Amino acid sequence: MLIVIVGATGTGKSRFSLDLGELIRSEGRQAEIINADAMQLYRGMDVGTAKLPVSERRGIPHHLLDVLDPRDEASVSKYQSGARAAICDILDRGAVPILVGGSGLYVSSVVYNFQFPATDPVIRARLEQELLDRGPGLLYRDLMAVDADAAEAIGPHNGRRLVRALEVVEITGKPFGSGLPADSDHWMRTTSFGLNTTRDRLVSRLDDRVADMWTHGIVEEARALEATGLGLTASRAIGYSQAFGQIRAELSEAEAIEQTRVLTRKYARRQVGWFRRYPQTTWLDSDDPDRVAAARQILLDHA
RNA sequence: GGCUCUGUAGCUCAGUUGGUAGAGCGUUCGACUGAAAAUCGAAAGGUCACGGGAUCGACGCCCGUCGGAGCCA
Repeated sequence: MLIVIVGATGTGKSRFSLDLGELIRSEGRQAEIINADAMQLYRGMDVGTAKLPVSERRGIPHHLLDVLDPRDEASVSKYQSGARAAICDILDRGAVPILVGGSGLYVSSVVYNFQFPATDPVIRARLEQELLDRGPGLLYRDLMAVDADAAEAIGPHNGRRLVRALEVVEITGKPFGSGLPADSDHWMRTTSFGLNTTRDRLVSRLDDRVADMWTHGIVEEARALEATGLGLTASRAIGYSQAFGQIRAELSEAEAIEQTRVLTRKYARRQVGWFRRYPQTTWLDSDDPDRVAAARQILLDHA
């Protein structure tokens, strides 16, 4: 069985996963953690992603951290197969896999039977150029002609998703589909936990966390990343993008911090929204001291 | 003390010759299938500082009060 821990950034997923891992170990089995956080895949992006240092992992093996060079583009599809391989491996060793992360699409890609159609760099590049030249409205019309459901679901302004839908239709010759499947089948038996707090508590925690990123050296880390170069995905990471602005003197430190706070709050909201629809998830309060005991009971019931 | 400018949504501000208000950001909600810390949609917020006056009718004009900013003494 797979254990999944989700929740917005700053709700204490990492700590909770370690607590749960120790609990499992104390009962005679080994637990291993699989990261489901897109930005924590990147090497050298530590303070801005709140990546757990090895010294704080309490001896619990972690997978899929630091597996990408910041110059590489992340890919959900590759992540999906990598994470699933790691999970199967852990189960083969008789250990308990715990998938922990805040990237909704990444978690869903592993937990549910998502099947990603292929991508084609040539077609993609052509469509992206068309988006620049002709604007999203005309791509929307194109998509309307070949896949009205998808066009309607995506809308005439969302250039990025219009490009992908057109790409998929062109590659597969089949409709892209109008959205996530309503009845998503689980990939394997799963027990999932979500961590929650009130918005007020979360916001103040996130504000503090962003301030800590600056005192703990995100700017220095960003400078090092810039020296080696980095790709589109990594360069847009919240906090790093603002640190780059500060390095280039486009933002003052106070502005960089404030902008990062705003983006972090928005991001956290999207995460809450994404995970809110997960069915059969047990929601635990981040600050509840008994949350590990509560989780243990659920796991026993599901065993 | 005198002169000038100013007070409109949580914030920064628009508001054409008077016909009871808009934007951006924030907030809340939603979508999301190979970049997802991405990309996009929707909604809720305002006795237009306060009091009076002229007008059929005032955020807009006149008078006063209170609060900001600047300049001159």
